[in-house]
Formats: sequence, C-alpha cells, structure tokens
Amino acid sequence: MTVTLKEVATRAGVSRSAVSRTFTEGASVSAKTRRKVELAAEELGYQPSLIARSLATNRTKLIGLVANNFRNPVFLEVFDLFTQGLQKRGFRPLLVNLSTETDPEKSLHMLRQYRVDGIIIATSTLPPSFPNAFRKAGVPVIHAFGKVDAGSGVHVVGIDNKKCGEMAANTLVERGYRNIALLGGPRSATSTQDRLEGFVTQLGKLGLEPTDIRFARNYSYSAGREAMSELLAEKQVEALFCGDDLICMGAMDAARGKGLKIPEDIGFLGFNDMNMAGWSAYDLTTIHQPIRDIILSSVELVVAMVGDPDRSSETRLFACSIVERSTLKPLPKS
Amino acid sequence: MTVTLKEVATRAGVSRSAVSRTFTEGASVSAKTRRKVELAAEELGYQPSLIARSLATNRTKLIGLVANNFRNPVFLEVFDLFTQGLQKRGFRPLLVNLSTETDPEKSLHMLRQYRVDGIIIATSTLPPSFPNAFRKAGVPVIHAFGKVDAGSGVHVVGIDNKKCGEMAANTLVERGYRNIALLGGPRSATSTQDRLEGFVTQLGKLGLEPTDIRFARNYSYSAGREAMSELLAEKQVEALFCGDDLICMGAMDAARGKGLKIPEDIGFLGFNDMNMAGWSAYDLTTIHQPIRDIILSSVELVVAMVGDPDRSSETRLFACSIVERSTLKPLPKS
DNA sequence: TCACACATTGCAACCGGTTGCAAAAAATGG
DNA sequence: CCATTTTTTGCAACCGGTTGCAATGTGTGA
Repeated sequence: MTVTLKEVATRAGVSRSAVSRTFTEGASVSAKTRRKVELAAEELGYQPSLIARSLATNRTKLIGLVANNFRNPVFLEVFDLFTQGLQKRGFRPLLVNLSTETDPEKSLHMLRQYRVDGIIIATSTLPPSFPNAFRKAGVPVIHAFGKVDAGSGVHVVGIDNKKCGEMAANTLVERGYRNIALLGGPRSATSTQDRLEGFVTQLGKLGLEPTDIRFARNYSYSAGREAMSELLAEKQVEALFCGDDLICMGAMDAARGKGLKIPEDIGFLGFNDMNMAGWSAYDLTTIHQPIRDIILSSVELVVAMVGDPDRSSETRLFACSIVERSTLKPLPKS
Repeated sequence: MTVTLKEVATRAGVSRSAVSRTFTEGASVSAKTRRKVELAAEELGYQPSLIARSLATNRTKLIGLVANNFRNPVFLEVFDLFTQGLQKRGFRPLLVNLSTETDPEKSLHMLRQYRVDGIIIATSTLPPSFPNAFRKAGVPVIHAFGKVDAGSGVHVVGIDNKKCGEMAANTLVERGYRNIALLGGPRSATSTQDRLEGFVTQLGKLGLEPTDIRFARNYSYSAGREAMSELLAEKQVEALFCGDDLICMGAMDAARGKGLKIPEDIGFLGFNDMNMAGWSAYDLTTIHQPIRDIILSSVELVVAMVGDPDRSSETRLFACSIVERSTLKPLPKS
C-alpha cells in the first residue's frame, strides 16, 4: 500500500542508504543521486515514515501537551501559540486532556509509551509531583504557569504570583478602597495560593485585612457568579480582586443583579486580561498575564532541552501589568 | 536507557514473543508465564514502545485533529470533547493548527508521515479539496462542521446550515420583524454560504428581502463590532441574524454604543449558543448548534472507520434549535 | 601520470516490537 | 495408558527506516 524506501531505491537504481540520506538533513549525497532519488520519490509519491525513523533514531519529534482546563478561554491562546510554535520548529503536539482523568499516572505511561521527546504541562492546578514524575523518567519537562519549585529539575515558565497579589493589593488601596475582598480561583491551584499570600501580606503591610476571602469552584463565569452571590448575601465590600477574568465577569453580573453600580458602588480587578475583558459590556480593569511570552518561551525551552537534555534547570518569570479600564475608581489626584 | 522486550524476556526467563503476547490484547499466554512476565516488567519498569509496535502493526492509534480557528470559544468545547473521546477509546489526538499555514498540503504530508490512523477536520472554512486530498491518500477522514458533499468518500458530521438559515428567517419574521439584516461569518466559510442561502430563500418565500447582507472578517467580537458599526452608519435595521455568537455580541455592543436598546430598538439572533450567550450582560437569543453531538459522533465514526476502512461514506446531520433569551421580541400572542 | 585526500556509496547490523508457523506441552477422551 | 485435540511456546522473518564502516569513486597537486 504505502511506498517504502526500498521501492524508491530500486526505482532510482541506488541503495536504500542513498535514499535515506537524501531525506536526512546534512547527510552526504551527491547532487546526481539526490536528483535521481527525488525523481523516483516524486513519481512514487513516497513519504518517509516518521514512525520507522523514530524507532531508528530514538527521536519522535513529539511533544506531549498536558492540560486540565479545556474550558477557560485563555487556553484558546495557549493552544494556538503552542501548536504554532511547535509546528514551526518541526515538532508536533500530542494533546493530553487531564480534565476527567482520575489517575494522572496513566497519562504519564501513555506519554512514555509514545516516547515523546518532551512535555509541556500547562496548568497551575496540578501538584508538583506530577511534573516531577516525568522528570524522574528522564523526559524533558516544562511546567508552564507552574509554581517556582527549586531543585526538582523541572523547568518553570510563568509569572510571580505572589508579586501579582501584592500588585493587586497596592492597586486597590491606592485608589482609596479599604473594604476589600478576594475571590480566587480554585483553592488547590498553586497560582491561587501564591496570589492569596502576596495579596494578604501586602494588605497587612498597608495596615489592612481582607474583608472576605473565598474561592470559586473552578475558572468559570458561573462559578464566579455563584461565589459572588454568596459573598454579597453575607458581607458588604467596596472592591474585589478576582483570580480570573471569567470569574470576575460572573461576579460583576451578580453584583449588577443586586443593583450595584460599577465602579461607583463596587470595584472589580480581574486577572489574565483575556480578550473578553475588553468587551464594552464589562470593560474590566485587570492584571495582564503575558500568556504569549510564557508560551513562546516554553516552546523554545522544550525544544532546546530536547537538543541538550542535561541543560540545567531554569525558571523564567515574566512581568504582569495592570490594564486600566473602567471597573475601578481612578487614582485620586495627588 | 529504556527497558526493552528483550530484557524483560531474559529476566522472566521466557522468549521475546511471550513478553510481546502478554502485552497484546487477546493473545495466547498461559497464566503462569503472564505472571512471570508481569513481575519482570514491573521490576524493570518496562513500558512497551508504541513506536515499535506501530511499525510492526502498521497502526499508530494516532488521530490527526485539524483545525484552523483556535480563537473561537466554541473550540474549547470541541477540543475538550475530541481529546476526551479519543482518549477514552485508546486513541491520541495529534493536533494540527492550520491558522497560519499557507499551504495545507504540507500538513497533509506531515500527517501522512506520522501514519495517523485517521483524521478529523473540524472547520467549515476549508475547501472540500482539503479533506478530499486525505481521502485520496486512503486515510479515513471525518469532516466535522463540513458541507454535505456527495460522492467524495469523506464522512461529514454536522448540521444542515441551509435549514438553520431558514429557521432564522422564520423566527425573525414570526416576531414581526420585517427590516432584517444578515451579518455572517467569513464569506468563504461553507457554513456561511449555506446559511445565507437558506435565509434569503426563506425570506423570499415570506415575501421579504434582507435589508443588508455583510460578512465579518472572522469569528471574533471585534470583527462583529466593526461590521455592525459600518452597517449602522449606512442603514437602519430592526433585527439582525448573526453567523456566530461572538460576532453577535460585538454587534450588540456596537448597537448599544449608538444608544440603541435591545430588543426594543433592534433585535439580535445569534448562532452556536456558546456559553457566553447566557451571560446576563448579553443574554442572547440564539440558535443552538449541537457541538457535543457532532464531536462525539465524529469520534465514534473515525474510530469505527479505523476498524473498517471500507465502511461506506456517511453523512450525519444533527438538529439545531432556538434558545430563547432576551434579545428578540417575544412571539406575538396569536 | 600517480599518490593522496576527501566525498560518496553500499553492506549489514540495528532500532523494539509483532506474528505465522511448527514444535512442545497440556488437556481431553476412550 | 495412549492417541488426539487444543493450547502454549519459541524461532525467525519482518515492519521501514538509520548509520558505522569499509570500499569505491572523484578531485587535487606534484
């Protein structure tokens, strides 16, 4: 059915090695044989089998792409950039969806069975034991959006979540808010924990304490909305720092549903700066997470590691910044 | 570095075939040898190489997943369901991003080189020549969201876009709208073309003609917003049928920006019923596209085809339905 | 023209599994 | 207990490439 090396070799009147070499980067073939081979390959519609090549070279050019949050819009950008970045460099993403996987161990086995050259884990809601397991298996692994975690040999690319928490605290206090609550993403996410820590600490330094702290059950509009409804039923707050724009939009709609005006009655500060944050129905002031930088850097790093597996472990943190829109009171004139 | 069959065989004191057979579904091994082998494998941390197996069996269990629209939120659901569905059946998705690919031919080569067992193409913005090329190469291919296209041997799973166009026309006219415009997705999408046709035809049957027809440059909020601004500058309309919820939300915000009230001054009918359509800031009346059914069915079909490549070509169309929210006037009491 | 260096080529072993086939072992029945 | 059937096992060839090595071919300078 499919055309193989051998048939091309026969047709071109050369050895199998010659054919192999014309299809191998940087191998030694004369212009003449190359022409003959290419002609024969063309005529036969030959496509080298990457499977066979992988077996022989022990390189698959496959990168495992592991995620467990397929419903958050930021992952659109994540997937887009990952796949493009990998494609551009001649690698292919093998997608793993951990959303419903009870046993991440199984995914590890699967990825090992496919002999992926490297792995990118894009989530902050997995315990470090997961990336570490891959590392122990000797596979290059990048933990994007991960928690800085010294000494495990896992490369981390992301942001400094603690600093972001501090930034949020400063931003809200600067604008005169005092009665401030935090509505985080899932409590188990390391990003949530770190932001919380930075936020509370910085608030403390400014002599304040959060009025309320709670966590949405996941990164969704409805989770944000629900959590906010509960919060409003119990307490009164002047401003809210949310762990994610989606959650924040849900929270905004809950507040509006109670007749509150934004930002007069209540201020909102989101996180991520996803596309929708700019929609005029929300026009959300938010902290921009440099997804693009994170992804591009992760791809670059994983490819580099494939070339040099002993490359020493590295942590790359990118800066976040406030994107000013209309859900917070402006800075008072000083 | 990695443990192979041979080492397990030696350790277990059996032949390589015996090891292979214990890891092969439905092969003949006695309970005793199986135990020995499993023990040895466990001790050595053996993981069978799917690469080697693929080479020997000529089956990779890899399914190519081709898309070219990574920025539309419906694809979150699409990716989630695809990957889960494939995983559940022991297949793995090899992701191909055609967004920036100028030459789809290259992707075809790549997928053929990886010897994928099947391909799912999830887009309506590719010419039928693309899926057909795969089919010609003898690879099972499912065109999800595709255009019904007889005789090419490509399986199509999706909806009847013409009928949806008719449904939209009926819905708007029923509610008393007469001055109706269409704001479609990209003109090149077959789904857009079919909906347009159904819409205009049905309107014609009802004695009407669309006030305006235009197309957003892509499936995005901003494209919808821009197109709507242009439309409003030129014409006055009572209701708009949009080719996508995102586009529709952009259009709504453009209308609101001009001071129009929804649905009093202008009605909106979206398409897809994506999550965000239910957000209270929009609360969009829209046509539900049964993404879930389409994906699950596509996965099922592609897996079936891998098992039986000569299975005859099939088209599966699912029904769409109106989801009533608040961007259209209610049906007049009859 | 010849000796030499260097580029190109083919041979054959290897990558890590699967599988048809025949031999060996176990189970069955008389 | 033996002949027969059925199950289990190992051998060896194969899947489609790559690559070290030795042999061949080509080009250079003297």
